[in-house]
Amino acid sequence: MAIPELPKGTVKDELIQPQARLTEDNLKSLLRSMNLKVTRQRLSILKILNKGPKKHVTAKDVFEIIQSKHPNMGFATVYRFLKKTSQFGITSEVRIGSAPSRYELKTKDHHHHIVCTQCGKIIEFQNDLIERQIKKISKDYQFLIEHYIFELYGRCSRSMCRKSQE
Amino acid sequence: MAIPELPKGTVKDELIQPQARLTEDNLKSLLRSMNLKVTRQRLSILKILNKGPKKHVTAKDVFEIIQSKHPNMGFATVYRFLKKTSQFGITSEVRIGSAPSRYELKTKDHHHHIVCTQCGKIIEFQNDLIERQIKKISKDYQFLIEHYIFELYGRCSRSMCRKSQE
DNA sequence: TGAAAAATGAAAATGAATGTCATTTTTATT
DNA sequence: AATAAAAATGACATTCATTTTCATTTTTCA
Repeated sequence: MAIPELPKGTVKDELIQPQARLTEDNLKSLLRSMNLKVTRQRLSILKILNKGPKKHVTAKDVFEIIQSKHPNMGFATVYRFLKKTSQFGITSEVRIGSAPSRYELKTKDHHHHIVCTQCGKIIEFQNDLIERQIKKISKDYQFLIEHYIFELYGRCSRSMCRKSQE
Repeated sequence: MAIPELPKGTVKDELIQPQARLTEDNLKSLLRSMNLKVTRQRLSILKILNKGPKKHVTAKDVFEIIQSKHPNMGFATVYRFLKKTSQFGITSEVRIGSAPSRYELKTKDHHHHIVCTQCGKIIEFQNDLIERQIKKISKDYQFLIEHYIFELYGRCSRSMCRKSQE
């Protein structure tokens, strides 16, 4: 199996807030902790992630929201930066079917996603048991776990999503 | 969001083998159970999924392997058919990062990976508790789980992998 | 303030995946 | 086996998210 691309660094824990309501200063600290320069563009993107209209946004979403404020921001900037945030672990990237990647700020309460492969609906959930199990696995295999992915894919209960299923 | 077109049926459970070592007749039955015609091309693709060199293959992988035998197979055929297999549930489609979709024949044993971010070592493990928890989540949220990703990333116990830990 | 490094915007390039359609193959039925 | 209808294929075009390139601008810090 090919080794998936790994994040180049990680972010200090205290910068990841439970409620994703960060101040401008918090956002700047976040950028500095990633060794990235503080720019208007990056702050705008972080603000949208932090308290934008949707929780899971695509690069296009972000780009369109920003158009009003910064009409000449390039979309490559959005793509570039969103990718960086996920490499540094401050966002999670969620991919559904062949739809574009969606990003969300990571919060301290670690949650996971169930994604409906038919209609794209996303449900977030938490599960302490799994959290505890990961601690155990970490001990058993002597791994210092830095991050993990736990995503479930399936069909939600809507009947249109269950068609063709006997 | 556009709803993907749904497959007309699903595949009988007994055709999904624990060891993914199916005979040519098994493969033909698989195709018939999907209401698809038996063609040279599809059999070739299934054979690669069944006992090809890699467990998780991309459409491109399949296409390249087949080149030697069927130099003028079109790659659209590969894409079309792989997508069908995952719609019918005989393969799982796995997407990691921004890499192309990978397909693997579904088997009955499910395992996970722990990846060392320093040396790349991969450990496979199974965990019944997590398996059971997934069943519970499936019930709680009324999702028919088709597949899931559970991957842990961290540092393995080797001292060289623990260095440079701030 | 100024120089070096980093980031940006614009546009082109890439690449996976899908759509189209004329031709070929499969399969059910004589 | 021959045949006709339906399905599948191959070649090619197209789409569209994402990445790359590169000249210009911005940030940072001495």
